[in-house]
Amino acid sequence: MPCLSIAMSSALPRPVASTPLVALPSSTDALQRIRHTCAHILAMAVQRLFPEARVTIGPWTDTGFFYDFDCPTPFVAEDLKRIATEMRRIIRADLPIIQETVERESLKAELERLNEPYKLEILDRIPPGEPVTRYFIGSPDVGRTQHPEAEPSLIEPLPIAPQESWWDLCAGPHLSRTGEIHPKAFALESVAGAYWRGDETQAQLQRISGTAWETPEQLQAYLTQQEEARRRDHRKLGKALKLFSIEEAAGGGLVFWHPKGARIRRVIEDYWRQAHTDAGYELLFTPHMANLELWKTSGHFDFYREGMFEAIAVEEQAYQLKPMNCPFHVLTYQHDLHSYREFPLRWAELGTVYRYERSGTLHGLMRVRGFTQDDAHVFCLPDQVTAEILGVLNLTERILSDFGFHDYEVNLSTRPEPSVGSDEIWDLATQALMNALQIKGWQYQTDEGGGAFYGPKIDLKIRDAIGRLWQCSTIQVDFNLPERFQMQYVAADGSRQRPIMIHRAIFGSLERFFGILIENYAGLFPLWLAPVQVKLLPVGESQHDYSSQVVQQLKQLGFRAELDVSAIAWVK
RNA sequence: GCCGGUGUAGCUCAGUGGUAGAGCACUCGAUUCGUAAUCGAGCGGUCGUGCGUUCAAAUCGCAUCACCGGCUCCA
Repeated sequence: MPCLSIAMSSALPRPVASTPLVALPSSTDALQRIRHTCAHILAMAVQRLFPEARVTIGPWTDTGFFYDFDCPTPFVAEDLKRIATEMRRIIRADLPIIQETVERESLKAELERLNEPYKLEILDRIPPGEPVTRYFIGSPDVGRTQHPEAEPSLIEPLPIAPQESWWDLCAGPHLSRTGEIHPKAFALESVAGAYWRGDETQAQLQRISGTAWETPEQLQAYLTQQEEARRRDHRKLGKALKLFSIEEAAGGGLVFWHPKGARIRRVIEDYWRQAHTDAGYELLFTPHMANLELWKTSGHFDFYREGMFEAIAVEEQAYQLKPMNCPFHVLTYQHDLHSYREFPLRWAELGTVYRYERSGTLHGLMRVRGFTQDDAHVFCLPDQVTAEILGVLNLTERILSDFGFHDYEVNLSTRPEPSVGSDEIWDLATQALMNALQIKGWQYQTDEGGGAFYGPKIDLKIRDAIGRLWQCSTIQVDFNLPERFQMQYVAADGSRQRPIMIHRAIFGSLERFFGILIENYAGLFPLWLAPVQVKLLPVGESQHDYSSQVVQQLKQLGFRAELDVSAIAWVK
């Protein structure tokens, strides 16, 4: 298709972000202090307005801060406005913030008096011998002001008295006065549920989140960036551009690709197949379900059962909708006896898998229950691992850069506890991953103990047009499946040996990657991906027939062309 | 799954107990008008679903489904 190569020429203009984005400072010490202090001011404001609220934790985050409260009355959107107003009063009062190292027992008594059970729990967990500090907003001389219990709705913000004081058990650091925060450089963003200690069996708390910056300009830039992210939301664009839908009648997390979205998917898939054939892969197709025994053998049933759908009864046998493709590739491998001479075997499949995701976690194309992995497995010898991983890195780079992603963050995850396999083989695999990264010349961070139980891995996060990171590609060395399935090959000396298996995906999930593409390009796809590449607009009925002919010719040349007759209404 | 919110026309939304609305889109007609939004008419909804309260329910109650913001989870 000659026209396709024209369409893919890099000389063609690429869509750029329509809104120039202001560079925001990353998390500096000054910002951390601002945000941490904001969290305290938030908690003070909440307890002034809702004396029945109990405080828990309130850290800084990448863009701001949050504080979790245990409060019997649910906070609503209007409350956030009142709380923010109250926070500004505390800021404008320019109260001093004073650190104090305290004696454990007296603090404990005081927390008991204040009825702050969560803080007591935190205090109890501070290792003995470690100093315990608290931070006052206002003067420490008066202790913490207690506000009378009252109906929250009846409480008017009280004037901040000069002797007003509030404190929180906290390691810091903080600013030295509330007035160091610009009253127009923070904003409360949302209230949402959260669990005490992030554990769903523990008390359900209410989390108030906010954002805070050094200057109002930075806040504005951040809010503009948020606005830009909302504008690019793939759920919104997907609907507007008629790319895909999720049908309530069918169920959550199941994606319907409409004609225009399906055109893009086909371009992506065709490209992917070609790239993989070029890189020495064979393509497989495997079923969507299989006997549950297979998943017991693979270990998925034991380790990841909660992510699998319930089994389906088939004539007294239990069948399982596949949550992963790997066991199928292993079965394909085992159908024949393999020689070391065949290695490396590279088998790829666009395999659709189904995983049970809890209803509250579904999110457009980003988190679904049925999705297509661009999965592949490489079976090879120990001394081929480095070269194979390097090959995967090269292919990954080629593919991602063709989709406009040139900036990655790379993570190497090493052996966790517990895990399977000998130290020797872990060292070999980890070293192979590191060698490949070194030859490739990629900077990476090491996540000690972050690997899968069956082997170490490399993860790639791509940076999109507005600076967000998305984890897509993953390369994993696996010792578990070859062992569990007792995979073999015939070595040069005629003995039977265990092959090494590498799992890898470049897009990860085709659905999710499509969502990322929509957001990255803000719906303005480059020509080679665009669902409509050429649109003809005849201005009069007399040109209609000729225009149709031209559209037909363009289509025959491989262009995605359309006739737009809406202009014809003008001239009859 | 949990907490809070939302669900009304293809889209964006108004309508809090008394005969379902607007703008855009779409269809038809008029208008030859130079960068999205000319004028008129028309089409279009069992108000997410079910049960209940009531003389009367989009509106109140219960249940349920989906979506949104988070939590949790993510092989």
